[in-house]
Amino acid sequence: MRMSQLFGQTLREAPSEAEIASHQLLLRAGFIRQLAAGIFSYLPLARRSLNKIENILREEMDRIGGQEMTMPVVHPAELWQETGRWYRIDAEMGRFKDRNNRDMVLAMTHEEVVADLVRREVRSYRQLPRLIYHIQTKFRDDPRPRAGLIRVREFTMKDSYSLDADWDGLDQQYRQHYQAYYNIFQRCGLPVIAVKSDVGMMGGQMAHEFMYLTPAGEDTLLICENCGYAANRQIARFQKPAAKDEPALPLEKVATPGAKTIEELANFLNIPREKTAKAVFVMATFPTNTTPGKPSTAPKLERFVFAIIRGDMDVNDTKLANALGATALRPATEEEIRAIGAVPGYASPIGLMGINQNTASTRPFVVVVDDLIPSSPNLVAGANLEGYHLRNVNFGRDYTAEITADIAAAGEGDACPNCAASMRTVRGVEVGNIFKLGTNFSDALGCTYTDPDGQEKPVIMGSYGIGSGRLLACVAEQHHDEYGLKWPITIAPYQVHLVALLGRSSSDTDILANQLYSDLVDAGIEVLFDDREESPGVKFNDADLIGIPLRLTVSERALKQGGVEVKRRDQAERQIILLTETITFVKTEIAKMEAEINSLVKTIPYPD
RNA sequence: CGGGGUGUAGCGCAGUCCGGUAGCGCACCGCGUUUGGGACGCGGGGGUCGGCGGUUCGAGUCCGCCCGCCCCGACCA
Repeated sequence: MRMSQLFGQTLREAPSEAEIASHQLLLRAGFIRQLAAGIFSYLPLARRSLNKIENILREEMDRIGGQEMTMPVVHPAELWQETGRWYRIDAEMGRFKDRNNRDMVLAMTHEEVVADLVRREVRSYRQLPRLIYHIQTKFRDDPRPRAGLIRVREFTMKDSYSLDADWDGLDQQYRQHYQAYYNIFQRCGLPVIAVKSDVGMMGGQMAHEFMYLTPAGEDTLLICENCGYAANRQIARFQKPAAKDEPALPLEKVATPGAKTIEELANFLNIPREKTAKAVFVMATFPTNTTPGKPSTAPKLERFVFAIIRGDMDVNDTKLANALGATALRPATEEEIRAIGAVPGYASPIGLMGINQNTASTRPFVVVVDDLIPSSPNLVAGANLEGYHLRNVNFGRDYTAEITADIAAAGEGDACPNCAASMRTVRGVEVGNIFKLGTNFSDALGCTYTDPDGQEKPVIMGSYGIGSGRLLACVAEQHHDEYGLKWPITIAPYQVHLVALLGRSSSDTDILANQLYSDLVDAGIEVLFDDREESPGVKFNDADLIGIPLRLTVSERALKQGGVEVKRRDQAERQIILLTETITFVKTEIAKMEAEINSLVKTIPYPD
């Protein structure tokens, strides 16, 4: 490609809206342009890199038996109504009506379409297992796109779907993806770690996220450097400090004027925070019963939740929602809190409406306690009376709960659940995920097959995603310096950046550079040829900015020294090679760089 | 959705407080010089100052409403 013909140009200064390196550099180097919040055009340079990423995705998917296909971006609403997500998902789903006034959906993901295909195509266990995948555009109207290509609204994703007759088959395909994903990221030059993650609204049995660790990330992870435990904060476990065992003392009301927070309470009574019980109030939304084919129009089912955790800890919303089986949580309003007879700031599980009957079903609320509470005696809790607390509150004796579960948020310094070493928090970007869906979608959409015994059984599914644009941005984030991008050879838009410096008597170098360009192209090498009439400074700076791995310079000076100058973008050294040996040298150098990356691809043990 | 910021030429910005003919750098076009790390000279083009409404003889500037974009939080199959 001649740079004089390239669509798109470099920018000397980055638009002020870009803050992180990958966003600034991809804009400046002419890879991407923003059309609206979280919606981008990918210019030719980016398109070439994305093609390479997508081909790596294809190779690794094909290697584990994947079959590529394409599924639509526009779906009829009926399909999403069948699984209930039409109702459960709010404004994040792009919806419109077609000319016949039918409700339509912009694909956020493709489980519905896969399941619909499966129920039409799959009849017999003989048709299983299968692995299908596609690389397709999706749209999620995210409330807050950010960080350039890291979090966007319109994006392209490789998503694969495994179809199995039994759980062992699912497990096998899941493990194969686990390794294939490591291969993919390593081949793209991106270091990642796999962490267990929340299964969220997808239900299912198990999920891993592949995280690229960077301060620009938006997810928080807890990692143990001692034993390797790593988990998304949403589900991270930790060893809770055991409370001192002591005999239960009698309840005692104590005046605590103005002490509405745990901090104030602990200071006022001069006790450590772990001797207090913190009350947290949320409204939880529960799924309404949706019968397949019969869209539910029932209003959302909401219940008040009274969660209790020790004062030295915080509630983890995801853990709490999972313990409840709720689909969403929101903070309760002060009116809602008072409506169940609790006093904000002095709330207590003791003496609430209905609590003494201990008939959970008649209570207008659910009580959840963290699993550390039953073994933490003599805590200070609210008295449900403005200005008063209760000393020596004991779970079991003074109150009970419907649910006892781990609902505590892990944080920096908490003890590793496996080895008790102090854990660290790091930020990361989720670049891929793998998900054991199980039979959720099969059940909702009626995907069944007949097994060898003639029994009808649900197809067992898994889904596995990698966003190609996000991956591109993360590689840019990982591989750059103050001058620009530094693409790994495997996904660089071109392999060689040929710079022609025309000099005073331009004809010689001009002819030589053009000849070299066509020789390289004829040799099958991907070349970006800077044939523009620009000064050397401009050309070198643009080459550094665009970040193609190998730079060749044809100039009077280099010719006088005997040939062409070669420089790797990721190294400072330059050398002169004979013009006649350029093609061979370049091929060798490319092979060397490819080998460097491919040597990183190795088998990762699957953690059981 | 809450909090903060911002919107003036393709990009970066000044001008807004204190109303009076819209500027600078880069980029772009033409001519000439220059050619190993973002050259120089001369000449040139490009603006509904985010939008609508109001105040005023007069609004980029003051007032009101709305919109876009960015950051933090909430959210995130």
